[in-house]
Amino acid sequence: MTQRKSKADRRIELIDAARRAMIQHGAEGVHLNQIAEEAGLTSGAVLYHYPDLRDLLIEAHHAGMERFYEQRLKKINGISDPAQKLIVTIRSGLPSGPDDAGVRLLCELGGAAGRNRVYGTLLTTLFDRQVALYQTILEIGAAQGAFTLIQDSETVGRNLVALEDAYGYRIVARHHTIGPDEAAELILDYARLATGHPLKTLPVPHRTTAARRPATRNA
Amino acid sequence: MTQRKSKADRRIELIDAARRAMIQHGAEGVHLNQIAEEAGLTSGAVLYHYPDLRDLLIEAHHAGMERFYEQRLKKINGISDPAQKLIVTIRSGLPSGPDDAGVRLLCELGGAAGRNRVYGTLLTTLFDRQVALYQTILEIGAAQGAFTLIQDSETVGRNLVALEDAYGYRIVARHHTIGPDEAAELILDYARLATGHPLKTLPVPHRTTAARRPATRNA
DNA sequence: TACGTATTTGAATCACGATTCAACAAACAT
DNA sequence: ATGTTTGTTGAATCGTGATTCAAATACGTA
Repeated sequence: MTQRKSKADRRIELIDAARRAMIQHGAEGVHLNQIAEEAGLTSGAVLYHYPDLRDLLIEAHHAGMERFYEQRLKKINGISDPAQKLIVTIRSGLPSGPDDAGVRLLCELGGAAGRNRVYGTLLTTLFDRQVALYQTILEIGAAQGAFTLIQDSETVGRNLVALEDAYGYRIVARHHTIGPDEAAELILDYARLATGHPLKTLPVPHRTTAARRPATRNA
Repeated sequence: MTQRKSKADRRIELIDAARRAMIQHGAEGVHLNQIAEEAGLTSGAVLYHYPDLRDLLIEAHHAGMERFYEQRLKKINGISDPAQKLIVTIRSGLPSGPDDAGVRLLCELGGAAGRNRVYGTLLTTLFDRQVALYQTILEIGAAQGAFTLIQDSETVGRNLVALEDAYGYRIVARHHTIGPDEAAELILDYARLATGHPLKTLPVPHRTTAARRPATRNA
């Protein structure tokens, strides 16, 4: 038998298993057995903890969003220069590629949000939190004189989050010419207009063929 | 028995029935019987025309996109003033409200596009077509001297379509404070920066309380 | 009108996932 | 050690939707 776990531990595990299963099979198309398998349990055990599957799915989505948001915060905290902070924040809102799990899950929800109030509220709340995050960055940057806001921070924040969202969908759908780099540049182009700041991205350490791996790795 | 129809007619009807059924029950959660019922037929008849349901669903999505795009073209053709054309185009890309069927269907697809290549390609193609549409409007406006493009038309076009998409999702998810009007204004705020044109919206015929309905309705 | 074909029905069957639950096993308490 | 609680299994059952297909029906046509 699979190792026994305390109720609390198991629930956390199940939430994560549900998250993974939904990314593979869709937020609505996911089956109980797929979640059970992902958790290394049988369907009966899952039902023991979550008699109503919908509760588990909602908690999984909620957890996915928290994780997504927390990761963004982690990537940007510690950066004090407003321009750099804005650049990194924009970058952190985009999927790393078509298979980025976090964003994939959010995209799954978009359609369901039109039919399911709970999902709609979840997404709406996340959107607003992200807008608030951008507003803070913009306002601080303006206060420090780095940014010259032509429009109010709410407008700019909303548009920045909207652009992130939309390009996230494009990347996940494997657009031929819009990948993470191109999307970031497109969003930055807007941010430049809105802030009056050139927002130069740090010179990305350019991997030459010779330097693809440090030659002195074991030296 | 339901009236017999020619193969071609029935297929068109089925595509439309599938479209309606998907809007109600989700692009992936829709059932054969729901499509049959929507078409006023039995499941057997549906299978007679589409032995593989997936083909029908793909055709329905395709038809939904064509319809969406055609409706936009129809709304904007005949407008010669570039600024007005841009304003109307932006407006036409947004859902009329949370229950707008056309946009709802597109939103349904967003998540599936990450797992299904065909859906991904459909959405990507639609995106690119819309970008091209905006580019044409922008370029003509610039050539006529109405717009002063600060960035290239591809960048602006992509960002405009991206904003439309994202706010479409927000509206469909019933965001408390972002409805069609607010979304249009947010996108226009970007368009103003990008085109250097004030893009004043036509004074909307303001319905006063007294004039909510013509007093002389039956006169 | 009668024949042949295309379309649709409706019932039977199949397939699969959800749900239930008695039995079992692991952790815990005494 | 023993008993109790808790978590898990696995098989049985239920329900639902997809699929099949023979029969029925509408339509075109000769």
